[in-house]
Amino acid sequence: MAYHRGDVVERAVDVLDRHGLASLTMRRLGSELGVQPSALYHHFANKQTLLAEVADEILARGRRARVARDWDGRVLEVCGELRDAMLAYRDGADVVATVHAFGLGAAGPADELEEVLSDAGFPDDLVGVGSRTLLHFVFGHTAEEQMALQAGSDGAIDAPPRETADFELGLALVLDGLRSRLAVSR
Amino acid sequence: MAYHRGDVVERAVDVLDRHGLASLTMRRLGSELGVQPSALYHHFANKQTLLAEVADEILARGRRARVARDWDGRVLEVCGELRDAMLAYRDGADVVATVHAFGLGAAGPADELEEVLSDAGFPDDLVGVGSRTLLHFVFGHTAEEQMALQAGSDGAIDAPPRETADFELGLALVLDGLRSRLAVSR
DNA sequence: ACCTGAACACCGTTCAAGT
DNA sequence: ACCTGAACACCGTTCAAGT
Repeated sequence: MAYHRGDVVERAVDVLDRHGLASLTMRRLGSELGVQPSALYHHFANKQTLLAEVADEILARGRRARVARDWDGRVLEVCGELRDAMLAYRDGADVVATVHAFGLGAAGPADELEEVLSDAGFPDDLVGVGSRTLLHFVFGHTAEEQMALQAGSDGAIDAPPRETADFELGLALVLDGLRSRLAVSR
Repeated sequence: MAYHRGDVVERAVDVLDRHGLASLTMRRLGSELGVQPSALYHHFANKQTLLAEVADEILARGRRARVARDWDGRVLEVCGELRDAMLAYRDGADVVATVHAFGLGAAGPADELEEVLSDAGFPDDLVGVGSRTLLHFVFGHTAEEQMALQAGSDGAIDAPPRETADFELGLALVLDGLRSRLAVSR
């Protein structure tokens, strides 16, 4: 056998997508790799650390090029990429949001949003509040969306347009608020 | 002995506040009541149902009078009450947000926000998106805030003003977005 | 370096049986 | 109606020992 960290993370993403977060246990992952559960602790200090790398792997696989040049277009790109990346794997929103909440990883989107708002000329306090408000919306909306998607797994296969319109409207709401603050602050 | 549903929920809130969500197990709650864990299943179908009532109890205890007459003042009151109610118990945000996400209870704030926005004259789609966006913010912000609060449980005892200012600013952002949409829609 | 085997200290839930 | 006792099918994690 002789697995490396990366092999284990890849298999964990696979188990997550096929069987869901509740089934992604150290014992299950071990048996899926043909290995004792205790062997996983040679690669990872604990389950949290493993999950953090699973979240980062999901985000890395969803990465795409930036094309927008204005700050609000950039925000839309970052948030849209984040949503799509999480929706691409079963329970993806749950995993990424939880890992981010515990501060163990999944920090890419937060950092990028702060950078975009900072470059746009927002004062420091609005950069923080703005990026966190955007993230709370994306995590909350996407988790709810994915829950509904997985509950009624009949009919529709891919992205339901109703939810996408909702996502863009909610995002536009926060962006409106940010825009009006930017106008005032200069 | 001879406990009723209400007694069990009260004790569960107590255990939650004193030892945290991770320690609120059926076995622990049973032993706290001087009863076998299996006895709890005479009062509740499962742990989820119990947790849903714990969330509702936390919200009920935080309820307070409404005084604002304009819709945005009302939104501020509902969101502020929700935040304070969750912050009043250890891991309160986690419990309430999770129960709400699973659709098992904690529906009060969502219903009230929809009512407020509807009465304010928002079109139906904006009522839905608006109330969900507000809720995602309040849940996300408060969970993050409570996490930080419990991590560094040195020094400050009650409500840190920095986080409250952040909360109000983030809320104001979404409210700005809603206001500009209301102006357009009539 | 990577893994086994066995153990420790737990979970939620079910169910026949008791009072 | 309310509870006991015992069991079932699990968890994450540790640690000495093997190769």
